[in-house]
Amino acid sequence: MLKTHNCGELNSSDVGKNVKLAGWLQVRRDHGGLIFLDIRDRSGLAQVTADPSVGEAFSIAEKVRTEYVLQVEGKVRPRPEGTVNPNLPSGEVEVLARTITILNPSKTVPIPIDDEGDKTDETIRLKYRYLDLRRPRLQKNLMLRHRIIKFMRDYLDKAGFMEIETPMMIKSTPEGARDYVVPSRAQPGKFYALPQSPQQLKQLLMVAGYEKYFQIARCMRDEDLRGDRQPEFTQLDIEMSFVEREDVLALVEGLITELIPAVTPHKRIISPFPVMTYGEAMDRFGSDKPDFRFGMEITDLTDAVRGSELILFSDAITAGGTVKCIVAPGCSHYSRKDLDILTELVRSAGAGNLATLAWTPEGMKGTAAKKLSQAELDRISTITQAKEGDLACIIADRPAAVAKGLSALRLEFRDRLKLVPEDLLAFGWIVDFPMFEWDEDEKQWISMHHPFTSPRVEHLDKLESDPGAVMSDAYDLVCNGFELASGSIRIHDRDVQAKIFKSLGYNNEEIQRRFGHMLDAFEYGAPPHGGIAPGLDRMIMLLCDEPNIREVIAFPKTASGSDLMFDAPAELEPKHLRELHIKITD
RNA sequence: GGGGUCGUAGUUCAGUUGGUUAGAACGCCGGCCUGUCACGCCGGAGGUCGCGAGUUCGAGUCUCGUCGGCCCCGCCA
Repeated sequence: MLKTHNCGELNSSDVGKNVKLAGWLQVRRDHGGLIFLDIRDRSGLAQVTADPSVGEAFSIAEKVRTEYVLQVEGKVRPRPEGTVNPNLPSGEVEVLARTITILNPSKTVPIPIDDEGDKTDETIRLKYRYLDLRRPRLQKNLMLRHRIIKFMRDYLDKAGFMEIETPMMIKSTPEGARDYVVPSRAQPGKFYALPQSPQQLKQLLMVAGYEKYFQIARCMRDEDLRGDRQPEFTQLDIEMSFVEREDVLALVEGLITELIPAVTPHKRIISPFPVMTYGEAMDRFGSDKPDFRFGMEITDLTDAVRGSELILFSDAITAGGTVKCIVAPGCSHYSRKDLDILTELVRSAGAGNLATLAWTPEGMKGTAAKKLSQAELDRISTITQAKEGDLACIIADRPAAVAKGLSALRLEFRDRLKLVPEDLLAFGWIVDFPMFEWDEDEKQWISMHHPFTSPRVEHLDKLESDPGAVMSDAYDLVCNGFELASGSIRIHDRDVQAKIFKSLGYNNEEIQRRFGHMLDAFEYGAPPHGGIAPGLDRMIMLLCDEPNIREVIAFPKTASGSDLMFDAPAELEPKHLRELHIKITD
């Protein structure tokens, strides 16, 4: 080894030892007759002192520059009285250099890497990701990521699970996200698809009798990206045989409840995790992934304003819509400009106009105040429990649009009013999802979760008569407004599975061609089974207090799916394309 | 696919109603300095104002297009 000690771990117990350090030059402080070098490795910093009276180290120390890779050999000594640096774990000691070897010089780095990186344009950070990753923030994030995944592997191993790898090159499935595809050279005109998740494979492992499976699984989906969505991402993929919903929830809840204190002891969780139905979540929070860290719940004003002279409300109700609101405490003073921003937010969420009511010392103000009767205003005050200083934001529209708009407003007020404690992780379960949702474009029912999700047995008879009323055995884990995991009890009965495919609009021929392998497998003793798949990037993002998942992924892609370091995706050589039997047409 | 926003020195930014040689801080380079740790002091270099058209006597500034980053809607079984 070129080093005997880690920089950040040097301390007074090493005084007197001859040590070799190797690392990067973080900063050089040249006092003319004395030079200090801060040497950094993965463990942290150590101060090296070059004195002209000691060896030939000094002449090298005059030449070295930031980010040079150096090897330093010398003796550890306590720092002189009054020069101890209490901000540095190794701050009580320094290494008096006898020799300094330049292992590799460095050009001046294009971005500062001795800060958090939050001031630097992300384009350049991603182009020079190997430098960006040198900063302690990202090293800390990736280290925590490692510990989290290590904990999960150990926990599941102890619980009797086995990790099994599944192929990356499989077959395109018609439903769900767009697939990334890989052309076959050996079979012209045919393509593999990269897995959106190992869903079918893990179910087939249950048929194969493995009972408890997990995998740290990479998933690929060719859809547009967000701060919490990358084209490839990592799931803790889990599947179990002979389980019911509560067994899966208990496993994941136990895992997380032990994980958090082990890896991020400064974080608080609420135990046990609250369980809420999809319907209740939509009613109270307007979202299927509510942020449970604060209240500001939605109240229903539909009955209170039925037949109102305010046509914005009465028209919406007549058209089958609802009138609902949230109350923002202490926001009655909001200016026209503030309200314009909120209105625009609601509009971009796809809801109709925002109406407001403000409880001010001078009485009721706001866009809805004039046209509402005193009786209506009284009823609204009672229902919402609003008091002086409060601002009610009211939306009248189709139920889905109202939910969308109020949910967006609720999160906006969360951030504006700083309503959430930073150390709280508010996990919760959302259960009892509808089996299907209506696709207006395709004019057909589509799976809300995925087509292998089991309907609730008591709803089986409504599959054909009333698909919209069928509930599924699906469940989501949410935390702080993010969907962190999604899972379900699966179908293991061939005939039920075939019925679901039919409900989704497939004919027998299509079912056999696309899903024949699943139906066949279910005919050979498929056990009852279910599973779940927590999204690791999002979970790690929350545990690292990062605002997006790019900060917890070593080499992430941009919102347009580019890798700015590799400059991927890129064109292929014509020869390469010919081999793959591919012609570019536009 | 749609909307918003940003792009000026290596980095972060300023740049007035369109008008002289486009500035600052940090970083970088050189000099001085034996206890600094955001070392200090003195000096210096460094610019395709993302790119391309257009308007104008004159464009960093205005218009159009285009490329790229970020955020949001759609999308993400």
